[in-house]
Amino acid sequence: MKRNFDVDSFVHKMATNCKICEIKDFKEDEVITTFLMRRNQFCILLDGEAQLITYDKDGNKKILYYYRKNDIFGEALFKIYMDRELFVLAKKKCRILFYPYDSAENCTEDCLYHIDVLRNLPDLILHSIAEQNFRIILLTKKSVRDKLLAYFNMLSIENSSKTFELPFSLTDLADYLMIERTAMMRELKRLKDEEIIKKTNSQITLLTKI
Amino acid sequence: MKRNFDVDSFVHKMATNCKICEIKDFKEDEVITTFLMRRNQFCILLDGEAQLITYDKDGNKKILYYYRKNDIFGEALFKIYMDRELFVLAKKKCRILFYPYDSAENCTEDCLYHIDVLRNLPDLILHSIAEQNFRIILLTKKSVRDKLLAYFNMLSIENSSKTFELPFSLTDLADYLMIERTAMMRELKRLKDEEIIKKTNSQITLLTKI
DNA sequence: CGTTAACTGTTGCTATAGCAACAAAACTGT
DNA sequence: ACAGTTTTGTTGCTATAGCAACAGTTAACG
Repeated sequence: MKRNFDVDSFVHKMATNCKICEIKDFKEDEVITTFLMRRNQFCILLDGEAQLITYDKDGNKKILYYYRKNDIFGEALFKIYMDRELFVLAKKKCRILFYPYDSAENCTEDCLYHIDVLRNLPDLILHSIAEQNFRIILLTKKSVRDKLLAYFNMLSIENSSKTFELPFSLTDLADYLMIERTAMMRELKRLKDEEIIKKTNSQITLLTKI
Repeated sequence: MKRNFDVDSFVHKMATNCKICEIKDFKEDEVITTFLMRRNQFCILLDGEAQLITYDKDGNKKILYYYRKNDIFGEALFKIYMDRELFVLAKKKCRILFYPYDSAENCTEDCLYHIDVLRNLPDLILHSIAEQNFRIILLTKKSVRDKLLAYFNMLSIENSSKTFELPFSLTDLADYLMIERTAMMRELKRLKDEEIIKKTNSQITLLTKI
């Protein structure tokens, strides 16, 4: 979506002027936040990469989300009765802005920055929703093939080119699309054999109109 | 999530005082909006039921979302390059509030209601995100059984009771969970046989701790 | 620079989900 | 009240995805 305000200057203003916000740094593999208790805050990923992790009933680690720059997350965005513990893990060094939601609600005329934050926040959130909606559309595709092609198609449009780099490793891609890695490899092979895609390392080229 | 403001009074204020908003009524099966062009508006469902529809590559109708009272939708919440046409269809008589997003952005001190709207909108949006996150968690469950049990578990907690009514018909439930109806029926039968659930008409009782 | 760890790639087997086709029951409207 | 439509329920067949087990390749690191 079009983001008609400068996110960087927005988060900077918010961080330097806003009394209720806090910025923290995290090392790789550190836990940024857990969703066990309701803290009524949300978090904005200023820099780095993080994942929302849970464990399924067999104890296997499951990656629910990949968070990147300007992504927003936090327990305020989840239903309270999630069946398993959710937590956000830094995948790389991260800088996080913590925004206490309730304090922002109580903002008065005195705090000009909260007004500004409230004015701009929807844009940030809307961007996340758009990402999420796209993810849901991917997840609702029936087959491994449909998921791969829908994802490649998005990347192709985003890069304005039939050729593009995968932003994930193949292992992570399988996690993101919630498909089994070896089933995905098998399907990639078929797509290559049928000359629907070309793949050299992490570079994909779409050969046919989808 | 806790909604710490009165949604009804909020939308009423917005609708009666805000010059840029519009309220329209729709009959069953009428198209409320299409997502083909970017209108920079979003829509709030004040009353009724609606569905976000698309068609898959085989021409089968696919229900991506069920919208209920206070749900928010609109093309602003989607990436522009959705591969297929999306449109919102009234499932029952609907009353919709259209909120032009860009005009709201240009809100000035003169328009007190826009300030108020901007202050409250995140709450409305956050509620939708929570619903969406829950849906994603459902969709990431591997098996039909896991999806059903996770959904039933949510309903059980929401109703504070092991016994609850299904808010959907079984056909719609299968659509919502994005599973094949007959596969779902088969699994429901197994769950009954294994005495994990009890089912009489649209009433479900969970018999074991999940 | 050599060892370990992570990622990529392949395959056979099996459980599962999806499809087609159908029957019975429960709502519709006239 | 009865004809038509939608929903529920059942089953056999088949395509597909997921699992296990493994080998080769690349990246990471002391």
